[in-house]
Amino acid sequence: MTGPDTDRGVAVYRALREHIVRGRFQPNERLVEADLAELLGAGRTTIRAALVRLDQEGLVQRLPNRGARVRLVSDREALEIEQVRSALEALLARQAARRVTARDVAGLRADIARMRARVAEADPLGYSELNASFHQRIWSIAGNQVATSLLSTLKSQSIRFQYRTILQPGRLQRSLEEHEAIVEALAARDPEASQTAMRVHLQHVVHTLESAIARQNAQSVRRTAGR
Amino acid sequence: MTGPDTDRGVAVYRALREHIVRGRFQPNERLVEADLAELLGAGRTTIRAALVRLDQEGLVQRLPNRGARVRLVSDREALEIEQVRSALEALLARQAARRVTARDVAGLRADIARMRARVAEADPLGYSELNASFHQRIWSIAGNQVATSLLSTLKSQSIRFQYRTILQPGRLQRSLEEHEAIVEALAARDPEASQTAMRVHLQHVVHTLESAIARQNAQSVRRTAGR
DNA sequence: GTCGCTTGGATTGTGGACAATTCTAGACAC
DNA sequence: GTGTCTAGAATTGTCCACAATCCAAGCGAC
Repeated sequence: MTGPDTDRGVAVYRALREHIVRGRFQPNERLVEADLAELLGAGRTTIRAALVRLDQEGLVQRLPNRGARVRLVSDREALEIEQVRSALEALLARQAARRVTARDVAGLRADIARMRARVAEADPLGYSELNASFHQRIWSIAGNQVATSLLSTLKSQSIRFQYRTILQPGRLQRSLEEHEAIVEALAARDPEASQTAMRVHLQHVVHTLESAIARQNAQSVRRTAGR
Repeated sequence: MTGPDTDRGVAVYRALREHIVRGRFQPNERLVEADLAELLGAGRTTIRAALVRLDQEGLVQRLPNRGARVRLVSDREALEIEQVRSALEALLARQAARRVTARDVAGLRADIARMRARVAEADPLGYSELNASFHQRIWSIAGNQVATSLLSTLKSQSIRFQYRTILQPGRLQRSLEEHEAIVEALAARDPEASQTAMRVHLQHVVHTLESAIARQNAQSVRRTAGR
């Protein structure tokens, strides 16, 4: 579904996307077309096409005659994204249960084993990467391209918020257990149980994010009031 | 989330979008930039920006150096879209139940009354329009902008398939009853019941679409074999 | 000091020109 | 007839120039 552009066009688009997702541009930073053109060695037309695409994708905000900025996703929007993600991944877990093969289950169990090692070494970043690939494996088992494509753009939008959940104390261990439950339900080829397990897992993520945001807001209020 | 363009830019985008959604261009029809430019009285640059956007939106397919076509959504993809829609609308029904006001309920009941009139007059097209506004009313009650925006682009992609469900005999009456159940659950401010009622409703839509597609395929096979 | 106006600079929006690529049709060999 | 090759046309990709718009600083009135 990610429609291609021309050779240079797609390269510019990818480069810009990478810069934004990896946080090389600050959120809310202005993206001046001429500057980007020089930075990436392309004409403004090419840059502009990439910006239009990123705008539609939700990574960039474009206002008429006022240019583009890196889009800052609000706390509230991050929550909405996580809720949507929960609904879609629950659907995919259900569909995956009907199509999962023995080889798939083996792959998922291998992921779990590697994640367990990361938990043991208290390595949240490593865990986070494995977590992403675990979920994506389920997406590909389900074989629902529409849902998968939506999820992957949502993910790129909310990537900045992932640390707020993973870094919560005790969350890693709990998360691992939830993942194990998902794998068992899938291995049993039980759609209902798989969907439930996934929903439970992501509902916890939503709640963790909710309280992390609430705590952060309380802190910033205290800070401002302290003056 | 629908990022704006410049004045003429956004006008061209809307015009093109309208043409596609309303079926004024055939599916899979080639969209030659120069022709569109003349048709809409704009330069190729403007047309091209609109095409990039429509590509990202899934209404148009662009291949490098080979131009753009109206995207033909396959039967399989239409099903995937409906499944995703079901999951998202169930989520929204749940969230709407927590925020619904007395005024909202009155509006929903008014919609139902109008739909009942359309059913009585056997007017599927009028019913279909009211159906759309009914669902959108629920979206706005839920207040989840991320989900709403995804749903509205999905809807524009699958608009061609709506008649395959609504025109099935007996479907109209059944659909009306399902809508009534949704309203009652919302009026009771019961999130679980609302979610379930919505899921049941859309699951029926999915199944109706499934069998309509299956029937059509069987027919076309018969046709081809008959030669 | 604040408000409103004007003006110049910076930036975006659009059209057109040219290069690069793909597609089409005809010629030719077999 | 089939397949391959090669112009030439058609179409897309990119850069550039100019117009339109926005923004900030300076200026004056009160």
